[in-house]
Amino acid sequence: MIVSTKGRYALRVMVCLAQKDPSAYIPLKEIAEAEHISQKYLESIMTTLSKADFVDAVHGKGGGYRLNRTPDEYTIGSILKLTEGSLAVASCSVSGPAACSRTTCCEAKPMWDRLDTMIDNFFEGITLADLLKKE
Amino acid sequence: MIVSTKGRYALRVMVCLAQKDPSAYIPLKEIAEAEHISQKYLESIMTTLSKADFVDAVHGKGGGYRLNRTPDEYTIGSILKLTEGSLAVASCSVSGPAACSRTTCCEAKPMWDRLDTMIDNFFEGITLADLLKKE
DNA sequence: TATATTACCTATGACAATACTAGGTAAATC
DNA sequence: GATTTACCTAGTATTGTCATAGGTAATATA
Repeated sequence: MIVSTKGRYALRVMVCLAQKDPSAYIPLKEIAEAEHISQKYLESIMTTLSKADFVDAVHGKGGGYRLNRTPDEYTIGSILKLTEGSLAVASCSVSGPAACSRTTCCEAKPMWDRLDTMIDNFFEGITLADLLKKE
Repeated sequence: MIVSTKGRYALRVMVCLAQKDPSAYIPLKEIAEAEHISQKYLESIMTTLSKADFVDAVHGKGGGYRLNRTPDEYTIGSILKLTEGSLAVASCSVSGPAACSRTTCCEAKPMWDRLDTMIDNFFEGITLADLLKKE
């Protein structure tokens, strides 16, 4: 499973906001209820989105969240990478301490790299606006 | 991370066996040492491969494992599906008890399905023989 | 100013999956 | 019958996911 609930919830929230009046602030409570997502859990996701400046957040009564840009300016890839951290299919592709020690001699490495590129292109080629247009 | 060590180890073992004399039986110990994989952990993987008739297994002295078919007759997809169970990217695509309850109304569902198909085609389009040819 | 409403912050816990480890049994060869 | 191998069952440490709990800070309205 490459994409956990965190990423999928984030996606759903963004879709939800994209369907609302772009100037209105929607409180977290309303989003959570509409999407049947735990309110507390959603908080942490919204904070991530807010800190990365994917949404505007306003405190207090009448506050909430709203999109920053038009739906076609958000790629699915950008949302998932933000919330998931990485979309690498196998740890073979990851760099850093978790990196595989056999990258240089591994016969499968080029395959993993090709797949990662393919998936990245896939997600970067779809925007929030595309999801709304579907069906 | 869609592919765990189990699947990647299985792949490496199959590549390893594909490079050997196809008629020779290679003991688990030798494979584990060559691939730097825990012998005991590899046991469970080899049992999976053996039960699914991906490899021949012979007990006793002179025994071990060997491939059943030529390397071009194993797709990477078949090996990974066997050891990983599923290659679904998001649980949205999974059926059964873990299935998402919102599949019918979810705006992202068609996207997940397209990606799953793309990844399946990718892995089914590559064989062990292809990996050996590389570089 | 007081109160309600909202976002934000830190910490903790339940659960499941992964990645092993341990110790035995069955089959084959010499 | 001893050795070498695969096979079987069970347990365990670690990690990550998916939350929950309880408080603080900011904003609006009365």
